[in-house]
Parts: sequence; structure tokens; C-alpha cells
Amino acid sequence: MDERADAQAGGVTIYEVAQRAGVSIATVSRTLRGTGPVAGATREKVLRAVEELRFTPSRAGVSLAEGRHAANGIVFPNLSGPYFAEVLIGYEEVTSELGRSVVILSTKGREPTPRGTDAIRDAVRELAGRVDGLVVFGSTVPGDVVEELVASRLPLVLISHAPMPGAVTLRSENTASARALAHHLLGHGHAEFAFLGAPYATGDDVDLRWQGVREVLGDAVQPVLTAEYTVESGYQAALRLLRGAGRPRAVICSDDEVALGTILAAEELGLSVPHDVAVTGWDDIMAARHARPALTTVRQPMRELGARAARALDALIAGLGVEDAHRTLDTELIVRGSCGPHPPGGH
Amino acid sequence: MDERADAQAGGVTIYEVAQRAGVSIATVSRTLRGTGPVAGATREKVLRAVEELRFTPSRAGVSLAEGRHAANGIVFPNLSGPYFAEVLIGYEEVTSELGRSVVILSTKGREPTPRGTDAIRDAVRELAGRVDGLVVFGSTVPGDVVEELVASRLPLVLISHAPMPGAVTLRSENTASARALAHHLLGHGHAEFAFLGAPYATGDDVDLRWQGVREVLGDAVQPVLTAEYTVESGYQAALRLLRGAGRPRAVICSDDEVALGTILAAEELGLSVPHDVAVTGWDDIMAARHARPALTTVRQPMRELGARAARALDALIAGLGVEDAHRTLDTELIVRGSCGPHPPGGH
DNA sequence: TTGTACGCGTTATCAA
DNA sequence: TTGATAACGCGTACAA
Repeated sequence: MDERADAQAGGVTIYEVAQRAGVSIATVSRTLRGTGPVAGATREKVLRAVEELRFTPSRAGVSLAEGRHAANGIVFPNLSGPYFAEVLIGYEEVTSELGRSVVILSTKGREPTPRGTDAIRDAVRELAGRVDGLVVFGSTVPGDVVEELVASRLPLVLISHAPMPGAVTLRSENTASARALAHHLLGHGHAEFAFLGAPYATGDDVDLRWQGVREVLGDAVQPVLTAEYTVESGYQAALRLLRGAGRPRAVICSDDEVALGTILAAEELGLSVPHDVAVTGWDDIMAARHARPALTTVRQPMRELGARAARALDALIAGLGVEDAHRTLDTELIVRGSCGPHPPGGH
Repeated sequence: MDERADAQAGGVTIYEVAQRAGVSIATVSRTLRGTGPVAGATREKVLRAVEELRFTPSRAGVSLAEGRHAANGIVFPNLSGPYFAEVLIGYEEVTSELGRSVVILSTKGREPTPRGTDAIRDAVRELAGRVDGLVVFGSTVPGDVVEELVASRLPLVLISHAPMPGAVTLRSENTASARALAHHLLGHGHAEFAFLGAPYATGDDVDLRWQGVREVLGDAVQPVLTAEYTVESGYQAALRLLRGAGRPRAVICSDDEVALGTILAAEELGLSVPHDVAVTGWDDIMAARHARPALTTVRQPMRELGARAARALDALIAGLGVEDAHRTLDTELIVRGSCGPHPPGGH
């Protein structure tokens, strides 16, 4: 036979294997899946035919018959910074360990138009149709799309989203850490603060951080927006913020990337960090440790977030209950040099 | 009717829609896909039924009938650093623009055991079965698995892999850039060099860089291995390398992360970069610009690599020829402070 | 313009 | 221990 024909993209079917082995397709299926009894000799024949024909069951056929996809999805806004990548690492690792494929969807660039065809909605629907369950990051998807997902009864885990009936939610702690950070900064003697971060939506991570900071600092802290949560945006916004007289003594950034941008801006303006202005971040990404000065930040367990989401989703898919449907993971204040001088050996 | 029944995960089928609209499933299909004529009134009825039942065609059913998955895969070693994430960004963006889903597979952690069941092979086969085409990074997958993929006639694009019949290959230029970098370092007057990077395989990116460097520097450069291409590995290896007397005057790193680790190590050893030791990287990741000193490096177009791979793969899937089956993208030497002092205003 | 009926590749039930 | 055969959900010739 023509070798190419065997390996054709269209694929060898179970019928060809059955014919070659001189058995029925039921026997082939049983042999391969280990379901039901198969005589030793028969088994050998089948396996040989499978090997010779390089047979791989058609995924679509299996999915249709089994009524499941053996794939899980994840929706995130983008993959530009380390944060979402880290969560994705944890998610992919656990999901593939569980024998399921990972289908990704980035909402970046798909504008949620107020009217008309919603590209995000369409993309999410498409994704939902090819997976057994979905992980969705908080504000990546319009509220009504989330409602729709919940209503569809598709197993759903929401990361960094307010607790919500019909879905498991999972997030890192924000408010208490923000309070702790604010107190630490007060301990340095700083008095005028800015909270620098992109426009945040009610209840999202950055909003909760802002609330915590605000609780402690009151009117001593002013919110300042950035275009995005990126180094560049942080840099641009910080340039404006730090220029001029009303300059804050400490800039509490929504995340590490904005903070790195702020440090760049300070440097460009000839300001010393932390001497002239203190800067803090959030997340504890790799670059936070390498920045000069090293960044004081709040570490959140990014990979664990992804790993736990994967496990919770698997439990949902299996129809098991999830022990804690709305879980918050602990964070840790990491004090480094960017918030001010600390006594050597000091804690 | 029970609302939950409508939205059941099992799913509404085209038959239910047809029944509700009082038409045949063929008409429903035609209406939704825009294939074939449908009377205006009929169309309305169908769309209403679709809306009311929240019908979404079963992906498995569609795939089986169409004989395609409308999904593309990508295999990478890991997502820890910015490099693969950036390539993935470009890939995802273009692929989803083309109306296809993206299925990812990280080979990290799946050991390619010399004998016995090969986890990578299995995972790749599984992935290959659920996509219409695949992008695979060079050394992520054993050679015989690549051969198998080629033999299977699955549309295949290899990134950072030697040109190979039966697959499209795509990579950034390495050797010439490495030569240029080496010449630049010679221009600084440096004389003793180390090339610091993980064990590389023949023909992979880092190997080509090493070859270019070696061509120019000859015996003046010594290769030194790291455990991985990470900051931590670079740090550890550089600590050993820079301690003691035989210390090189310049460390050419395989990539930016190893270079960042090297800078950390130098700092820890009380060495000034670039005064005591020059350091260079490769890739031009975000952190390269923010390092102190800023990192001299070779920029490669990471997102474009992913975007082009996506487009080439799409062409293969469509059965079109790819204009340039083995393409090499240009890189750019980015000179910053880490390789030595440059005259202000100098190029 | 619409409907019938077959095919896509599996799994799994039920007889034999 | 094995083999027919009915789903699974959809697309689409072909006939009407």
C-alpha cells in the first residue's frame, strides 16, 4: 500500500484497523480502551494493525460519542506581563496532568462594543463550545457574558472575581495586604501618597487594593490613573505625577509593572528612589527583585492561583462539590529597598 | 418549560431548534451558516428559536461533519520567561483573527525517557489529534516525534529548527548577529570572554549564537554551561565563573535572563558592570531595558515570530504554498550600558 | 425554497 | 469472547 495513504491527514479510521485485524470495530475499541474482555491473540492482532496503520482515534469522533471534550479553556486579557503567564503556567501544568488539553483565549484587542456584534461574547461562546469547563479572569469578560456562562451550567471558575452563585471564585487577598502595606509606609514617616494604577472596576483586584490603602491613609492618598497596567503606562503617568511641586512622597502602584515604570520616570526626573520618592508594587514578579532599588511589593501566589483553579474546575466537571467555593489565597508583604531605608538586619 | 433544561450542559441540539421553529434541521443549518437560500420569514422563525433555546452547535458534531477542528496547536517548552510568552502572544492574536482556537502544550516536566512510554510523544499525539495544524518550537520535542508529525502530513511549522523537508521552518537570525556582537565587544578592547548558556543542542538558536561568537573570538572565548535559561541559573553559574582569578573580561550570555542573573552575581561579588566585567544578553526582553546597567543585547522579533508562524500555518492548512518555506527573521544589535562605556551621543 | 437521508468516526449496548 | 448496530450532533448532496 502507498505509505502516504496510511498517514493521510484525514486519518485512518477504526474500520480500517478492524478490517486489517480481521475483527469488528467493537473489538478494536475495546482493545484500545481496555473496556470489556479481549482474547490475548485477538488483542495482539489488533495492536499490530494499530501500529502498522498508525491509528489514532479521531478526536471529534471520540468527543461526540463520549459527550465530552477532554479539554478545558482559560480566558485572560493578555499575556504581556508575567502575571497572567504565571497563572497560566500553573493552570496548564495541572490541567494537562489531569489528562486534558488547554485551550486559550486572549480578549486583548476584541473590543466590547456597546451595541452590535460583541467579539468577546462570540469568542467566549466558541470557546465554551469546545471545552468541558472554563476559567475566566475577572474583568476580561462583560458581566452579561459571565451570566450567560453561569446560566449555561458550564463548569466555571472565576479568578479575581467577586463571589457569585453558580460559579467557583478564586482570588488572592487584597484589602488586608493593602492596609499592611499602607501601615508600613506610614512607618517610614511618609505623609503624602498617590495610588497609581489603571482605571479599575468595582470589586476587581486593584479596586480592593485601593480600598485597603484608602482605609488607612484616608485623604492623604490620591488616586491617579494609568492607561494600562504596563511599564510604559506607569512610566508616562509617573512622569506627569512626579513633575512639579505637588509631588507625593510615596507612590503605591497597582502592580509591579506600573511600579517599574514609576522608578524609570523618577530616575529620568533626577529623583532618587526611595530618598526623594518611595515606590511600591504588587505581585512580586521576577523583575521586582532585579529592579534598582529592589521593589517593595505584595507577593501573590500566581502559579498556585492557576493550579487551584484547574483543580477546582476538574472537581466541578467531575460533578464533585468544591470544598471552598469562594476562596481567597494569602499574600505576603515583601519589603525591599524601594519604600525607604531599613536598618540592616531589620525585619 | 424548565429553564435549566434549555441551558443544560449536554446542550440543545439542532433538532430541538428545528422542531421549535417548525422546519427541518437542514434549514436551521443553512440559516445559521448562511449557506443556501432561506426565505425571510423562515429565517426569522429559526433565529427566534435559536435565541430562545440559546442554541450553539456542538463543536464535536461540527468538527466531525466538516472534517476539521478550527483549532491550531502550539508546543513550547515552558512559559516562565518572556520569550515564549511573547511568541505566543503573536501566535494567538493572528490565529484567533483567522477564526481558529489555540490549544497549547507545554513540554516542561514531561521527561523524554529513553525507553518506555514517552510522555511528550503521547501529549503531542493527543494534541495533533485535535487541531488542524501545529507549531512546534525547536528542541521541545524529540526528533523522531517531529519525524512522525511530518510523516502524518499534519500542517507543521517549526520555530527555531533547522530547515527540514515536509515542514515550514521559521527562526530569527543568530550567527551573523553573534558575530556583530562579538566584534562590538572587541571594539571595547575586551580580550577574554565567556559564553554563558545552558547546554545547547546542535543547530538550536543558542548553538548558532555560540558558533558566531566563536568564529570571531576563537580561543579567546570559553563556553560555560548553565542549568537552564533562567535568571537563577545564570546567577548561580556566574557566581562560580566570576569568582577567582581566571575571570573573563566579558560574559556573552545566551539570552537576557541568564544575563540578568549574571549582573546579579557580579553585583553580589562586588564587581562593577561594565567596569570590571561586561555582560550581554539576547532577545531584548522588557527587563533588559530596566536592568542597571541596561543590557546590551540582540533584539529578535518575538511576536512577529509567532504571528508569522500562525500565518504560515494557515496557508499550509488552506493547502496554499508558503512563499518562503524556511525563513529567517532579522535581528538588531541593541547597544546599551552593560557592555562598556560609549561616548555620549555616539551611535 | 425546503426536507430527507446519508456520512463523519467513535463508544457502548445488547445479542449471539 | 465477539459482532451488529444504535446513538452522538451536525453538514450537505439530492430530491422535491
